[in-house]
Amino acid sequence: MGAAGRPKSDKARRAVLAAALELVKDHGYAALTIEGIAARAGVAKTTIYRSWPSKAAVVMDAVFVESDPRLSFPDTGSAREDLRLQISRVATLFTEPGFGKPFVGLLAESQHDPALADALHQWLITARRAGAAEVLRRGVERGELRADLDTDVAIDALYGAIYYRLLVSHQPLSAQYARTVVDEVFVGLRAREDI
Amino acid sequence: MGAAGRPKSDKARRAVLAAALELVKDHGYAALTIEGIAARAGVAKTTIYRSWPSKAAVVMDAVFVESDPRLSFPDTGSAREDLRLQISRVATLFTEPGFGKPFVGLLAESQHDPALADALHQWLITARRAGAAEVLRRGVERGELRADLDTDVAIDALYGAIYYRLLVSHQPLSAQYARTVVDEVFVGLRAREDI
Amino acid sequence: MGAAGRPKSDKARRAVLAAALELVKDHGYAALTIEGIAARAGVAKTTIYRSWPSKAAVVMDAVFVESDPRLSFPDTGSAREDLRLQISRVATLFTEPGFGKPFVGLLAESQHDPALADALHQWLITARRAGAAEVLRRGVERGELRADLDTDVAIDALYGAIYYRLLVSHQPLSAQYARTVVDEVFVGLRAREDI
Amino acid sequence: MGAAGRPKSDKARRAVLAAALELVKDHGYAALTIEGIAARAGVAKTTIYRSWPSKAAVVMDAVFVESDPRLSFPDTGSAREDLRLQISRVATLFTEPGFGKPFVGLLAESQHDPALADALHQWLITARRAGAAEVLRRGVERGELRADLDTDVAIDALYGAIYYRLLVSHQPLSAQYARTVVDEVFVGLRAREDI
DNA sequence: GGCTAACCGAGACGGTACGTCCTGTCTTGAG
DNA sequence: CTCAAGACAGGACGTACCGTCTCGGTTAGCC
Repeated sequence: MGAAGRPKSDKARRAVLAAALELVKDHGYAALTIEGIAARAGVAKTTIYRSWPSKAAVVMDAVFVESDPRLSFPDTGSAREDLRLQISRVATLFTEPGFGKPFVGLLAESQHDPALADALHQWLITARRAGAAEVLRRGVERGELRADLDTDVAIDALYGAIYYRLLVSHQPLSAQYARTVVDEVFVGLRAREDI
Repeated sequence: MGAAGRPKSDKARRAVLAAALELVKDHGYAALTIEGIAARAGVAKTTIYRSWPSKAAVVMDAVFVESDPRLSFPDTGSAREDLRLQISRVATLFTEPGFGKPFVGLLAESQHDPALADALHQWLITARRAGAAEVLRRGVERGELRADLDTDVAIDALYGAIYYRLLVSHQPLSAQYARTVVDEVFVGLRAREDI
Repeated sequence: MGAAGRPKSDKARRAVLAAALELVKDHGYAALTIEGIAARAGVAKTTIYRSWPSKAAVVMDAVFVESDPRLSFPDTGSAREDLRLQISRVATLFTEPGFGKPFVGLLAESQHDPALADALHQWLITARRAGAAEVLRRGVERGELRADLDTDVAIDALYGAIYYRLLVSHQPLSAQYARTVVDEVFVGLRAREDI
Repeated sequence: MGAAGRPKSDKARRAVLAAALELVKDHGYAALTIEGIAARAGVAKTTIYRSWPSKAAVVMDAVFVESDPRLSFPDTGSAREDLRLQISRVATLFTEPGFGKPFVGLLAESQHDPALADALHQWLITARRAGAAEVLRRGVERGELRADLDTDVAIDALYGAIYYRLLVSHQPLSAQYARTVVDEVFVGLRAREDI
């Protein structure tokens, strides 16, 4: 019964992903087209459409191959240090043109593409956020963090600051900035505990 | 010398802005086209190109007419309360479809359009951020906030949390959520001052 | 020397020809595609390409199986009657959708495909025309037809009328019409022999 | 109310028709594509689609500009002579590559395109055939042709012979051949009036 | 009865053209 | 001098087939 058929060519797949990344790096996400990727990769348009439903899917595939391992959470015994380390690495990753440019493009496109938004959510939230929540939970357990801490909101504030710079204020990101964010949010704004 | 000429029709201008807003509300920012706006407004494409350089400019023009007054900063004597009030209003504004949808579309497009990014920056940062900084400055002066507070980073964290929900995690926004963000960031994460 | 291998499957062959004929009948020759035939026949495209060089070859193969015996020339002793009979059968055959539709399609395609044109020519001219010429020759011998008759031109006129209706004027064909053509051409146009 | 709009460019129109004719002459009707015409004419595809519904319509437009005057019927006082003259001119026209090749392509395509078939019919039948019928009518009136002549069938036979050579047997056409057809059909096949 | 080559289905591949949509520019005529 | 109308060159879209190319799986026919 079952179907055999010629297996998908890994050469073609790699050529497409490489071409997509190069084109984003060189001309920006907005200028990316399926036709352009096909031409650059020396591949037929149909080959792309057979494997990916949109240019966003191609870029996601290309971008999220290598980034995974770099974003895991450490366990140093200090929640503040764990956050400093991981968020620094996130900020650094975002400044690398090979990642930052396509990633911002994907975030932009995901605003009108629910499927893409879901895929990014899966990758960003389900995977990363669970790690962050775990770090905070350990901190609370150790008595390092407030017992009544609202974990979700804390994560929003910490990562929100990074994404705010990336997407809204477009100010430069750096590992140093990431560390400052962690420290400021860690300590809070108020002058004395009784306020 | 010669004749007076016909002045730009304000009727046409208003028709364009109204059509643009309706189309964004009905079909989303991504589906917006200059041709569509022109057709809906009963106006020639030329008329739009004569007054705005891009569809983003039309939408900005349409969206930022009314929002100004709603986002000013109060001065209640408490920085925490001032922030709660203003950030709540921001969160509420973002949930209104007549503002939130086009605004998110503009933020998305601004990722590839530096001119639009500048225009949004002008509006979002220069104007709003100065108000937030003033609130924090007053809080420090009053001894309500830490003297060594990094104002910029604090603002990134507070507003970042809101934008993070809007653009990245796509979780629902509300005035209540905004207030929680202010309170959590105000107090900080740590359990005791000596950490 | 070497091994035997598996012979071509006659089941596949018949499935292809049947599928092609059905598709032409149902959707017309123009809508016929190799992919469509393969799908309908439950056969791989490769199987078709292995046996036929083009969709025209498939259709020719399918159409010219059964038509042969119906188009032979009788020998009644009267050239006029022989022609009436055979041309009537031709006209009738052309009106049958199972033959007429694919045949017209082949004639159309043969206008740009010399190989197909040759194949059709082989079938139509070499085979049929020889029979018609023989009928006319017998008629001349018997003194029934003019001794100085231009056989080729006579055949062109007789069959031309049929093909003209089929391909150019698209008026309906019938056995009755065929008989009228034979009679009119037989007698000629002129009122009296001395013109 | 009324629309003004930019008028269609006659330059573009002429460029398209000229390009189409050249391409048919050089590479044949089958190889003709809208994209090819657009490229050759230095025109956008949309410009072609705006004015013509298909490549056939372009070719018809291109081919039928000049042919009209050449195909009118003379009135010499002799039906045989009138037919000889006009059918000779038809045969000659068909041999000119600038007309014959595109015309055969159109006839081929009209077999699957009813709209095109109608348009050709309009041009070929309604216009030309009326002229032929008139010639025959005059011949009958003068006593030159049989009173009981079936005009339609006679026309089918005369022109059918020409089209048969053009489309089916692909034998060469010439003015001489056309004249022979007229003469043979005029006299008929039979040896003596009493058959 | 086991080998083995040819044939089969499936379907991915590099291509070409399709007809559509939208872009931003231009050219009219009416007001 | 501005407007609605709409034609223009251009570029990308996603689709349909083309004819070629691997793939396993399946049959014959010969040892």
